[in-house]
Amino acid sequence: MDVSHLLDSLNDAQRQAVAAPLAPALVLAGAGSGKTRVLVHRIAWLIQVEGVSPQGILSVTFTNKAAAEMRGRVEALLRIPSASLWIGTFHGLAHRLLRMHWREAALTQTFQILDSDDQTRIIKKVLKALDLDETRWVPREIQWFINAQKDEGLRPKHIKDDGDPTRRQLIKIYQAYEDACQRAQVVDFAELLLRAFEIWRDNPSLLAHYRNRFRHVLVDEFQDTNTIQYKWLSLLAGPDGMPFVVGDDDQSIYRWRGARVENLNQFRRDFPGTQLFRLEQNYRSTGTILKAANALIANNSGRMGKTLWTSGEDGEKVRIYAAFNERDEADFVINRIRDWSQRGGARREVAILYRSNAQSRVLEEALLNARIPYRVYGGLRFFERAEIKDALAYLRLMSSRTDDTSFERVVNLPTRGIGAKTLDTVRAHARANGTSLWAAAGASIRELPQKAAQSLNAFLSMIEKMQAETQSLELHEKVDHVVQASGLIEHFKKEKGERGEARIDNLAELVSAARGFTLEADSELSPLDSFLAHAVLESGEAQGDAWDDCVQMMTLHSAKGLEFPVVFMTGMEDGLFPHQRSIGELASLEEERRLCYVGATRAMRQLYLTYAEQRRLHGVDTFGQASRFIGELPAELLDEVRPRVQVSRPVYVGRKNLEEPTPTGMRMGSRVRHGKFGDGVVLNFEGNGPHARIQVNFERQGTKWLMLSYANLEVV
DNA sequence: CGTGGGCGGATTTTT
DNA sequence: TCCGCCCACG
Repeated sequence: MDVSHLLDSLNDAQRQAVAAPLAPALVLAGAGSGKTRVLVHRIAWLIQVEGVSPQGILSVTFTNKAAAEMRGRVEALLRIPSASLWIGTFHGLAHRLLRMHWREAALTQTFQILDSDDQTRIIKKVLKALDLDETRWVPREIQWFINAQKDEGLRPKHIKDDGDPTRRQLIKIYQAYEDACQRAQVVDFAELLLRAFEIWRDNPSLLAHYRNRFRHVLVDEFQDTNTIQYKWLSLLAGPDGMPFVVGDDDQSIYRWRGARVENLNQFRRDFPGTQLFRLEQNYRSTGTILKAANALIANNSGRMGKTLWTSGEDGEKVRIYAAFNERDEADFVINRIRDWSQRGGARREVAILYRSNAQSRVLEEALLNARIPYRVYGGLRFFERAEIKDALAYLRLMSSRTDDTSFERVVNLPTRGIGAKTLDTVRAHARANGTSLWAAAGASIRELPQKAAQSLNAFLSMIEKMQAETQSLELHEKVDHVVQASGLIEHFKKEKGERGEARIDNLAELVSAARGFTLEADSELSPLDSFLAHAVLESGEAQGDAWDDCVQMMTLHSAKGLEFPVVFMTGMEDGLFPHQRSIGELASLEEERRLCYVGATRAMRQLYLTYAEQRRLHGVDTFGQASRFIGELPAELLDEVRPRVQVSRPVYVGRKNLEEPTPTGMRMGSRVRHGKFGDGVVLNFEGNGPHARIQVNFERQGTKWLMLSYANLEVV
């Protein structure tokens, strides 16, 4: 068979990976080196050359977007419908398994999925039930703890408290949370993975079935896998498996949420004879950008090693701009965007990246002022909006009466006279009898005062009635009916201002989302249940006109996987990026460096790094120094735009730059040197004459107040 | 039951 | 500075 179409368009390294023998393979794929291409072609290779049946292939990604892209490209290349392949996210695939094997998973068929917001609510409820103080036991921290345990594959019974009472309490809360979820038949994101793992681990015949079926497992972004994902994969592959995994240790930026970059090495140990491929030729960026990125990442330890190169031009130098403050920084960015537009560039080709979301505001204001359209990525997504979740809660309750979270959410929304007191009775009843709130509500009617009983009864029968009335309706008609009959529309109409209108628009949008929803072919679920799962698992891109010609704004994290002709990395100051909280520990500092590497390698033609010497942060002015990452870039690749003479010049961190000291030239923001504490930046003055004190933020020692007359500072 | 003011906290994010 | 959350009041 002629397979040239699978290999012709590939470079040598890519070709070797695609056509690798059937054995475990690890592809180290640098940024912009065509890793998705390799994955897609490998799938085609397996089917067309190795004769593997499409049903035998499982391809896993992290995001729905990546899964969709993979699916699209496989279809385009193979010219067959991709429905017979299992392509999906870890969570999506785990969910699919649990739906098929809900009995083995000890679930009811109508179990529902929790998003993290729902999860917080349940935790708060559990804390209340345990009579714990929320200031001592912070729900968000508990949530973090529970998810971290699940990500590691640990159930409460597996965790040792080591005699630590705090830990013991956490474990107790975890257990109580588990019980609450099981009672309500709801499953959080981490639980999807853990339970999918457990049903395989505990059912040898089931595992054997899937091992036999999915002989070919492919994984994208392997460096982002956490422990349970890795365990799930290795269990499926088995000792004789031949997973094909693609990843880049230099782009591992999710350690903080459980990703284990060590899984790359673990993989090589667990699958002896793993073939290793390196994709180092980059098709995205100029030579200069790649050299800068390579130099930066070379400062990290323990890398698997990889150097990006391009056959293309060196291109322009990396531009560094030292702004006076954050407004100046924004102005600079805007001027450069104007230049780009004037030369015929599209706005959508420009990305402004920042470390944390809070930084976007100043930039947005400036863009607004300059009348440059922009789009901010990240933020509330469609299915996460409160009004959408309200409507979904009604639908979920119709589908699963045990879903306590949904019950609590809408039992009194819009208000229908079911107050805290009534609910307390119901909750107590539920707890005493170990039933759902729904069941408890029905059972506690007799104990309630007449008025409350009436209201509660009305609610129960409304749900029953809605279900009966919509039974034979199409999905979107169902949704429409519920939105109306629940009183939500009326309720939001009363809300003043544009806010209420926007909510009603969103509810209308939900109806059309339901209309446009297509059921997966082999789904075992009813259209409604399928839609509900879809709403949680694929909560939808932030609404926005993706195709308008907008400047793209996002955090460095969300830029991963994307590329832009022009990239601005803003806020390149120590303390901001690398973030203050990551500076102390080597491992987290190195993760910040990888994040910087990810940011830089997004740029195709022009890369700008900007920082502000003075920045208003949380309402206070701070004086920062250029990010150490700028100092790690080779000077010959940089072009310093409009260097400022009067203020600091800390561009090349670590470079000795001795000038004649000018003791009188000190002011806020000046760079100074102390005989013992080293270099720093002046933050503040206090008093005068012999009592004058000066506050200096030293690079190594942190912030200190010094007596000006003794400090013997020299201006650098 | 709904709202306004006071208070504390303020990476990064997907599912 | 600003946002979100909690509690106290109408």
